Amino acid sequence: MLDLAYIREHPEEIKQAAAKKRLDVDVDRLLALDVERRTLIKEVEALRAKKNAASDRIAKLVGEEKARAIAEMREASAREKELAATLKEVEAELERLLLLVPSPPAPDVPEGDESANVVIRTWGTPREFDFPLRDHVELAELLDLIDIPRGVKVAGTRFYYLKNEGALLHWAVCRFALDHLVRKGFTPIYVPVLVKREAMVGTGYFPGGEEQAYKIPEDDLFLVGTAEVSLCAYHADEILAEDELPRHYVGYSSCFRREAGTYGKDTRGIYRIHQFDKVEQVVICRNDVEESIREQDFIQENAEEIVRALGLPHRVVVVATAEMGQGQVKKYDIETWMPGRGGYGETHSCSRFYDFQARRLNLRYRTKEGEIKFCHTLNNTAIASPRILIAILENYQQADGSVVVPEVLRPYLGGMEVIRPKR
RNA sequence: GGAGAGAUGGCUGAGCGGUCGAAAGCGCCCGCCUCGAAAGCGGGUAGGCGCAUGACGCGCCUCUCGGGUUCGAAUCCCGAUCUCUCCGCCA
Repeated sequence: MLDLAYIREHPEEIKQAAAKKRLDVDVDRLLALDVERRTLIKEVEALRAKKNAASDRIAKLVGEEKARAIAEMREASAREKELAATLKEVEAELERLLLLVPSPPAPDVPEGDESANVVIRTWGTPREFDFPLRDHVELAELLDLIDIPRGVKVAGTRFYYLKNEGALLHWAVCRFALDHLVRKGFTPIYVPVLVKREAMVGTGYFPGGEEQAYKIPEDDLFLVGTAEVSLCAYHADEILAEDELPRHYVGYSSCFRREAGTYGKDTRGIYRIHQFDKVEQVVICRNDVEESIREQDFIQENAEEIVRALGLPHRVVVVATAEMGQGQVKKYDIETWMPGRGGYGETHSCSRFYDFQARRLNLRYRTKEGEIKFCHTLNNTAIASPRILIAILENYQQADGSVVVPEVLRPYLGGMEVIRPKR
């Protein structure tokens, strides 16, 4: 959500932002409602002021005089009630529109769709294989690490079981990423994966993303698609102290995504699935553009450290405007090399929001001078598994189908160096 | 899941339908005192919205939330939510 006063003063910028992000927002309608709202507020408040004054008088009056004053106020009160009801309607529609207004992308974000993404860094060189390459599905089958057919039998399409070293590897990468960030001073948090609508709206997933979220109607709860939701909402409706910022949180959660509208896309293997685990970085910092940029660079570097430590070739892209979320100001993706795809696949996503989420969440802080401001929020993946296992299995495979365990993960697998076929 | 109790400012806790945005205490901040500190004394200490913005400011709303009664509600009525206690169940 943006500051209404800012929208009022920069309508063209907002319209352009919507165009760049390929979003449809009726800015003119919003501005008209804004005017209407303030007009109504003035009228209602004038009536209330009059009423309040009369009310004080009535308390002291007696007899005839009192009866007459009461009769007058009855009318004023009725009129006020009418206006207040209209005001409420106007505010409801204004709020509805306000929730759709996008953040303008940063000036250095390329304009356009996915094809306009800009690769800013590449690390590592994809291996040349001197034997027939297996993709992760074949490797997992050979090594008995993933059971997709039974996942489908029990839970449906895009579900799976991880087993044996597959399961261990899954927990190993998560724990490795977690440990890495805790070492860097992040506060580890295990979070709710079912949240109220407010948390989904507060982080900007609703309205608009309802069809991507699993819903529990009986309790009016939603399964989160990322721990970002639970972590950002953690301090909702709070006023933090400036000297306790920035806050660095690393959350761990299962993530659930309906993947509606992706029928036939990425159907092989465990690339696109309904349930996975993710270690997520969330930063809450001061309302300062420079600080936000620094923090984004920081959490981006953290993610790259993790992928580098795993020895996986990857590249970093700046995501173009049309591929950005409504609230995002700038987004980096890490795409990791997946030999089976013969290309890079998205494994990490790092977003800067300024105060877009904080406004929706009513997440604020008090400056040393006593001023109250909205915080800035940022988030980035640390590791998402099992998708990252695709890269690990495929990049580390050997001619006989065995897979070398990346060195940094070995301590989490009891020192295991190679995962070998079960005869 | 069943039964009961309760939700007031950062916290504790008063509050007759008008004089209550709200007593008192604690905490915190600023002064005085002191070599310094404690104690003591004095003062200050919620958020949102609208108008005005050179500054001081003025008005409206908020006593969990939503609705109702009333000229007027923290106080009365209804509903929701949450918390606590007891029972049952349970990883």
